[in-house]
Amino acid sequence: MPATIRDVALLAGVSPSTVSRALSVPDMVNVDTRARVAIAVERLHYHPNRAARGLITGRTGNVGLVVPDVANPFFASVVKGVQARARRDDIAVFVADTDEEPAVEAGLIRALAKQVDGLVLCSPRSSAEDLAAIAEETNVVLINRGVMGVTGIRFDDEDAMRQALAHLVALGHRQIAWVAGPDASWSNQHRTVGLRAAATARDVELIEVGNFAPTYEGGVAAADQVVATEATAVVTYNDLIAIGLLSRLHARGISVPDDLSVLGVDDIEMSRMAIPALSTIRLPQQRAGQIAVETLIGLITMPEAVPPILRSNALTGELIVRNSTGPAPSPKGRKRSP
Amino acid sequence: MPATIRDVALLAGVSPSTVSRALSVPDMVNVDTRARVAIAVERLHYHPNRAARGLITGRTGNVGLVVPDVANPFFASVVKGVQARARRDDIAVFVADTDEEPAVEAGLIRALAKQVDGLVLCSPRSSAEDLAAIAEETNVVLINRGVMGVTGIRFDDEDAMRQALAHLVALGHRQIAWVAGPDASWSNQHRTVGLRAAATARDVELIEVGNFAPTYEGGVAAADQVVATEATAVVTYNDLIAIGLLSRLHARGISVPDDLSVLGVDDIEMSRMAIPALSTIRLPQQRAGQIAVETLIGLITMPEAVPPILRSNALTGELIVRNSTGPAPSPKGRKRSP
DNA sequence: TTGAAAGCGCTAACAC
DNA sequence: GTGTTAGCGCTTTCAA
Repeated sequence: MPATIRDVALLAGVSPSTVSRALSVPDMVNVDTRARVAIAVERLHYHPNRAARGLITGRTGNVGLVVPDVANPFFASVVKGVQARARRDDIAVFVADTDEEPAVEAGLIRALAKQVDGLVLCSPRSSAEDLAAIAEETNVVLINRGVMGVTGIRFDDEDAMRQALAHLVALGHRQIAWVAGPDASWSNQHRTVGLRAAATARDVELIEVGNFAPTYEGGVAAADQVVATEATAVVTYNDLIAIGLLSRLHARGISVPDDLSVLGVDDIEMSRMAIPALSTIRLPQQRAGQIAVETLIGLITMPEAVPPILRSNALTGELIVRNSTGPAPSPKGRKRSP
Repeated sequence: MPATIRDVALLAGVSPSTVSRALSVPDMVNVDTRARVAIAVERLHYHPNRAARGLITGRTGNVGLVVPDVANPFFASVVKGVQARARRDDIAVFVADTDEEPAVEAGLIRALAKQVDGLVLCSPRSSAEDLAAIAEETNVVLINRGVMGVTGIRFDDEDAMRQALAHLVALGHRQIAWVAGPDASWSNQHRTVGLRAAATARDVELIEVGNFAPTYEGGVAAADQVVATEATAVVTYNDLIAIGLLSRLHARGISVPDDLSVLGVDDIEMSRMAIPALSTIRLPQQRAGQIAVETLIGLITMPEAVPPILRSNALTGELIVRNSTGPAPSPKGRKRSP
């Protein structure tokens, strides 16, 4: 049975309220009273019951994090970032995995909302209306998703695509394929738009294939369509797709990057382990999680400090060059299997 | 401001206790009273405040999960399993990532223990004493770790190694290398012992190298030592090491499985994406998480139903054959680079 | 600087 | 079947 504040008070020979003060506003209590309390706390291994405290202060000291799939390395990194930042402020985090099912999502979020001070949401699937509604009820920070009136942390997809294209163009590529991710995905839309703009600006031919699932299997499925184009390089919606692509290309005897350059987006752990190691645009996932928590803490402690409409923050990606991108083959040099 | 039980009571024209009963023990209240309450609940979007309930029942309806690193795919799967099972019982889960630092671990666990009904611990690093002490204070289920007197879910490492060896022996291998994981790791010890026993039983020469970190880098580092042995096949502590091995072997021009067969343990997501796809012993990580929660619920609801000493449950692995294991090369057929 | 008292939202006796 | 009462562990007026 854990010690209560009364146990501590008894042992220290003071009243419960003094103990409470000694712990939360030390300045307001006499130095040696404080010391006596400290000793009692120590001896009893006392930790305040957060639920009880929350009941009265209205703050739980907890935040919730909702992700579609913790086993997806992209989200795993976000979780890590959230964790790290939350721990610094002694905040505990509820994690909910929606299993990619939007139906589950709504219910889970409601349930969580009751016991946290705020929510970090990675919800590529939920509707903007649903998200806005939740943001009415509790503090919410969205990751990688823009919804009017809701605070969000996003990646600068347009810039990422600009960097991707700059790299490939510098290598001599002029015909570049784009393997699109899920049609409904917010970031897929932004990446597609960004890539088109960059392609026009640099006068390269963009060949779009897809949409494909943002998974290894999606990449495997996309490979043959990519090969069938005239492209000498391909940019994929994410690294998982790129890795699937690599696998199928290998099976078909197409050499990367000699025959075809492959460039992913995300820089998940796995990417540097691929053969060949995958060039990619690194999106700072952990950092996004950290900033999300930071923003959330701001929202919780000073709700009025930020203007309510579109407080968005874009994190820029970073080009990581590994071995899957190389110079464009000369037209006759291309030796793809027939 | 969320609705309280009093708001519901007022609207339904009953007392708060009736509302409480209508929700938790419906049978004890009149059918139409119940209906009126239900309507009020609906209209007010009422959800009971779990913290307040917990204060009086002593149950929070939450469990905690502590893992060394959520970004490690092995633990990510465990998290997923825990999540899935907990959701079925409407249990929320706190996840804490210790960042592989045992020092952080102890503090985090204490903090969590206060606000949960029980803890699932993946703590390869913490000392048995620490774990036993925590188990004194709250309900604990350990994953992949045996500690006297503490309930645990483990994988049958010995059997896994038996299966590994059977597979390789059947392919004609007689000299097999073992890349050991961290010396202090509980499962590394068990796997090593299991493998030695199996090797003796089948009369194969076991060549041990290591210890290495259970990471991609660990595998890269181990590769050259493996190559320097006479082994025609290698079993690694886990898949991550195997994938690192694959990478370095590829760089050195050593063909897998023609020159050397590689067999991992775990079957993380990444393994089927490796080139060549990795043969491995699948350990049911999600299932372990599920069973852990199930066991924890048992511990919480009927603490006396299980004998206190060594309630261990071993999950058996399953051999997954992909492309990284093949027949042993004939002695003259081996064409490793000099 | 400290203590007494009230109450956060809820449930569990105990009456009726 | 239902209402009344008390109290879970804590913080926060309000007095002293």
